[in-house]
Amino acid sequence: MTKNPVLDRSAGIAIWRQIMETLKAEIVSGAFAEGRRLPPEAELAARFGVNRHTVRRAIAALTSEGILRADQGRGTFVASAPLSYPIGPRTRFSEIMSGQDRAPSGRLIGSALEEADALLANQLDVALGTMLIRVETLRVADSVPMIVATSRFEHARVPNFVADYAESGSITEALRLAGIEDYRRKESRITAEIAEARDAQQLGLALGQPVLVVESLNLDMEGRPIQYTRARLAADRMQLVVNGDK
Amino acid sequence: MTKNPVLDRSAGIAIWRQIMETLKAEIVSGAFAEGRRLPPEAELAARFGVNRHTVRRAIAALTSEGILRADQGRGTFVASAPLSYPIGPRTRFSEIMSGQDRAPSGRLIGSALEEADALLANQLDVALGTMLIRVETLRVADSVPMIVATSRFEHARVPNFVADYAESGSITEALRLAGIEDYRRKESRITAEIAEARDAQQLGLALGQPVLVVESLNLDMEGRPIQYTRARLAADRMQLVVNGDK
DNA sequence: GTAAATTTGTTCGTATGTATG
DNA sequence: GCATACATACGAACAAATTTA
Repeated sequence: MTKNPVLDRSAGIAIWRQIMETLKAEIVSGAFAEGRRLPPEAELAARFGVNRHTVRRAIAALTSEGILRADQGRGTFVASAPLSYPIGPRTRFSEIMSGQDRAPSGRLIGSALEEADALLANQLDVALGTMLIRVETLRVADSVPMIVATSRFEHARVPNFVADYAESGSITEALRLAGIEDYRRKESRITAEIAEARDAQQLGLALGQPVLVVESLNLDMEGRPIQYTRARLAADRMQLVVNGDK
Repeated sequence: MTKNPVLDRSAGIAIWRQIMETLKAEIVSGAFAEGRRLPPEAELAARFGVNRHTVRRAIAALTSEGILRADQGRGTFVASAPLSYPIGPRTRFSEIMSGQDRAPSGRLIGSALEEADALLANQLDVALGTMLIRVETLRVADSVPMIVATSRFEHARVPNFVADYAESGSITEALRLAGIEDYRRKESRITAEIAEARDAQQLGLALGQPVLVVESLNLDMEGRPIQYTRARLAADRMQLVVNGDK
């Protein structure tokens, strides 16, 4: 019989959500094929050692995500196919990292002026509250959304960035128009998170799916930070490849 | 001012936990260096738009994880260095991933013999059905579980691998005993997934949390594949860092 | 050196959400 | 649907330790 994952009652995560995640994991992993019936609520309640109300709430959440479908009197069924994991297009590491946009390809989906908070001031080496330009871009390959990226620049150094970028579609070109001839990346940091609602929508991901998060910092030729980028990659359709020969 | 990461009040995840994750991410990303003071509770409460109690609970959780330390009257400080695992040309990725275990530190949590399926046969360049040794290891840093890794070797080349590894705690040493003096990594592929139940348990992760998945292939000095590893990293407490020095 | 301002620690109470039966 | 128990979140204090003026 299935070993119940420990349900923690004071972990700050509601029990119904812990059950929801467990069921979702089992569906995605293929334990329940598409169209198959889920065990009855009473059985699930017994398995998890909780009240039937609680299981119902987990099922309701999965239903509203389109993963399950409940039919009156018949049962609850798996509506969506388990997500496949194609060995994605071999992405050039440098292109993603944010040296990106050597050639026009990114789509501008938003921009704004904002003040530097502690994190950004630290990364860009500017005073707290310095005006920054925030640029949101979406990267698509073969009409499939792949990457959502948020880049930030010191406003004073690239005052016309948004207009220049919108016209050229290239960060490199927009920086050149601001007098920054070239730049190099200092480092990239890679981690993973659950996609935020907005990113999930942009990337066409189901809620609760993970994204690779790549944070990178670019320096101008004098070694001063010029661009800080936080990119979110649809993890189910992409792999980062690090070659061993360098 | 900082734009609050959206705090979802009906997601089944307590607000204090969402704040905890946000703070942890900022610490790991290096916004707060080791030993530096965190903003006062009142300021954080204002930033997140919550009561001071709520922030305190998030801080308490991070304190109990050993990430923060609070001194009455002085402030709250970052106790542990942000965990980051550097990879790149200079630093040997293999030390982390599974070429890993230069020094004894990995714990053997399981091993088995199995036949090569299509994927493994392809990676290791052996015939379908060739006998392989599968080794499951757990890697811990400061008593915090960090990495679960599954490595596979062609059985014929390392017949006593499990015993040798169990004794030395070092993959490198176990390979040497099999006559493989040295090896190098060919490449590493990085993606992200939702942790499987067993991995989540091993890593002490809540259900539904993401893991970084790193697949790497090591070659012996003649360029033949010797080891294929699939490592799962607790994404909330680790970052891969790729340096940019060309 | 003392007083004031800061910052964490603690204790009430109240309201709402979650889970059970 | 309802009653109960517990966890979560907010608000207003006040206490204790430390830093600053």
